[in-house]
Amino acid sequence: MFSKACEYGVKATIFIAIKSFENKRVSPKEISKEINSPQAFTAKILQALVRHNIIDSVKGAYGGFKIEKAKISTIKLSEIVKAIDGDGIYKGCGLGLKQCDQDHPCPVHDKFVRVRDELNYMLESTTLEELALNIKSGTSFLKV
Amino acid sequence: MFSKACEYGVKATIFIAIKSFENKRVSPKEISKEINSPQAFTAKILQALVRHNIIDSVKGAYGGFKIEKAKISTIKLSEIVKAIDGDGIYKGCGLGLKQCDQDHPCPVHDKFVRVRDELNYMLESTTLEELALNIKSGTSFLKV
DNA sequence: TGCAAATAGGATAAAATTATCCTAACTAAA
DNA sequence: TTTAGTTAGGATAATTTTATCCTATTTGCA
Repeated sequence: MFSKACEYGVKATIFIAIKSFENKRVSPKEISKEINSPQAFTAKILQALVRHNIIDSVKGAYGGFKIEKAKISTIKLSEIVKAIDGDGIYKGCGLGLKQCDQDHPCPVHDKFVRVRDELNYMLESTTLEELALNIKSGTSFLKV
Repeated sequence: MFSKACEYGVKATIFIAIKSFENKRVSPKEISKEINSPQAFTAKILQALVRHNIIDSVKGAYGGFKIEKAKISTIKLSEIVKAIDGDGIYKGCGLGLKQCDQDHPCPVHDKFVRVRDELNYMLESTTLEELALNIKSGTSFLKV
């Protein structure tokens, strides 16, 4: 469904959010340990998230990644996914046709609408804050 | 969502079904032309579908691929997808956790349930016959 | 029986994704 | 100002997915 990069990106962002609640910055090392991901690869994904203004980075000693507290409740899951995997999962045809719409549908076009709508709703209605709070309270988990 | 191989596999199976209605066998060449896919790669996928007993192959001169007419209405879209992509799309965790269930959920586990259920319902309730008839009647399309 | 036409399948290549390594650039603190 | 610790980013490698090529095997028909 999502790429590995996207999975890591979502989990990393959640972890950064949790630490940001406590005004702490985190390193790729800490993050990859916490979400069980390859460190250097995770660092690349963090770069992309910085470029998309989803997380902030502070270079140099005592640096690290963070998210402005006030911003955490405004970030939607969809933004993170789009930043890494693009919008193909929303817009692309289920069978890979270049052109696929009501006028020229692929065989599963109509059937697929509900799946895509459900996915879209879920990604748009879920906030980073919500995900982070559930991890913090032990309701959900980032690894194993 | 689905792999390229799976997209080709679904489209190829639909085309074979249409031709099988007319008691005609088809070659990978004909198929790949009709669904706009690479021929040799498509042939590999057809082999897999044969091994999974979804389509039949007849070797030698005047051979080709076909599906028993009576079988066409019994084949579900889910069977084709499972044969090629496996059942990860049903069962796997949305964020790639090895273990992810009600007792130990990933951050999006609950949110994801409805998406997965919708996908599952769609794949289980759609038959090959239905897809083939829509192509035949010009209601949907296999390429461009 | 021999030929032509078809699928089966192994070997290989190309492309995309995932992952690692190394150095440059930056920054707070001593 | 130097140093240590940190992110940025280019280069490269490994793996997986996608795609191609070639030959073996099979089969209907002349």
